[in-house]
Amino acid sequence: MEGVPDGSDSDRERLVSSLARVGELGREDRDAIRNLPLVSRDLAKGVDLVRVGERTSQCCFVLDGFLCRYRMLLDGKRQILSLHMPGDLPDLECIHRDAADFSLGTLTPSRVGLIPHRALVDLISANRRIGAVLWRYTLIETAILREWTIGLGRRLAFERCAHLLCELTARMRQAGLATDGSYQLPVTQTDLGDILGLSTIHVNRVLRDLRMAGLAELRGGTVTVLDWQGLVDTSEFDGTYLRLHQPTGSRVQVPIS
Amino acid sequence: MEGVPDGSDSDRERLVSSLARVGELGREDRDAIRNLPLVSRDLAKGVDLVRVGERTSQCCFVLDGFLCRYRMLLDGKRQILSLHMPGDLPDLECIHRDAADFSLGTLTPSRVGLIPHRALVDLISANRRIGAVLWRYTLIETAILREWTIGLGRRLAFERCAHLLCELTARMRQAGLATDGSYQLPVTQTDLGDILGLSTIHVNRVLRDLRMAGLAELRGGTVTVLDWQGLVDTSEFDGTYLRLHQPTGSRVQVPIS
DNA sequence: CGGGCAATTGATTTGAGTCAAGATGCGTGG
DNA sequence: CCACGCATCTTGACTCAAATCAATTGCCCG
Repeated sequence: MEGVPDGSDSDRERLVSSLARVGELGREDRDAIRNLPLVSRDLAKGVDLVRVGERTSQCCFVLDGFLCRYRMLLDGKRQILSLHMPGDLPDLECIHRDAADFSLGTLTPSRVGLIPHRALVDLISANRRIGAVLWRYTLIETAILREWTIGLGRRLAFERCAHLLCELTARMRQAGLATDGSYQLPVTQTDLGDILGLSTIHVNRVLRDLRMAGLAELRGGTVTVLDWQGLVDTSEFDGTYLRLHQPTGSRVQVPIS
Repeated sequence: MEGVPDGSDSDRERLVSSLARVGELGREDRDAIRNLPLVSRDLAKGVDLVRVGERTSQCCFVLDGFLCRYRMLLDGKRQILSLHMPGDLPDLECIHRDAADFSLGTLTPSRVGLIPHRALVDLISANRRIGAVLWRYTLIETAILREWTIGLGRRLAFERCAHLLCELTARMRQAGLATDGSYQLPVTQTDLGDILGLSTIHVNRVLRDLRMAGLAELRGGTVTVLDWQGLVDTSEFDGTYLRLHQPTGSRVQVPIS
């Protein structure tokens, strides 16, 4: 996790493959993406990249670590609005904004690549297909947010937490960060509470219950899925929302083992 | 609310002005929007235009009435994910989807204009500015969803309900459907519960409390804002999220009286 | 006039928050 | 190498916001 002044080729390649997951890209499209200016930067835990009300001039591409969008209320309560892992573009939509209505910060030490808005806007103008892919990217994020909203409104803590674990497992596998049902998720129970709309203490109990039920385990920053089908059933998880298009020949769900 | 076989000129004009609220449009842009094929249709209350998993071939533009996106859970619980009033494009993002991850239905008798996806996709390809405006449109909807998410996760029922009333008041005024602090909102308390993640009974009590507190009143399908500043204060409402751009010379908030 | 949906109110239950107190682990500095 | 301090995790006891259960009222419409 050393500082690299400007993005390496492998960083650019990850951006290409992240976007290729969202829509079909031709050779020229890939090259155009590879040519985007990208400066990599190391960030400590708890650092904000965007703050409510601010205007930014560059977008961030996650290379390592976990970030989240969030909002604080006046009484100190925090609601996390999205969770971002390597391969994500957490503030893409800021190219269309005067002032952010959320903050974006790191939950763990992270490495990000920064891309100037200008370069993205130009690329979108020049390349209709990439424009559509980026639009779709923002729509997938909205679909994820919708699932969180449904959970917060209508699911019990246990199911809600199971659903989040399903989603994260599917996303981590998609991103190539989990090959079996086990992966790193080095966030605190307080962070999880702020995602799930629960108190830290209740998150702790729910995680214990999930472990007792033999569904999943989160210990020392590692998630272990013990019973994928059980998790899916208790949370009514259907991973379709994580993709807008089925790439030819692939099936919807991301099954385990 | 009579059936009109194909959209009248005034219907098209409303589409133009809805989109003009999102971003700057030139004369040719407006004309291109006016030339979109638009068929108007009357719908009864409780009719679905889109159902989870379905693929649609046209987008809907609300001309009259209220619609919502929602999802049902297996145990019969419903979460409403957005509320749409005349001037809204509730399923615009479906042009990018194989299968909807939400249903879209009417909450009241409604009139909508239907526009084929094909026509929209062609328009977006042909006109970059309109493409950007439509993308932005979807981002504003996401910003609204984020506010709902924050409320569901971290606000008490009373504040959450006050926040919704602030938002709806601002949106209705923006849409020209409320000139003072009073407007039609002919939805049931059960619908409100499914928006706010509350039981019908609790919605009833919260509305009573808002009335007792002298903040707002909802009776017979009419909202009356009694104390705008009070509502804003109790719900920490900041209407910035309802616009991505400040049209030159306009101020953020939508004040009352 | 009666049926049905929506709104209302009271009594009771419950899921989750809050308060309080340890336990566990870990990085830093002496 | 150990001790201290801090953050995180864990568990138990109690409280509270909101759900559920039960009943009543009001209202629109055929």
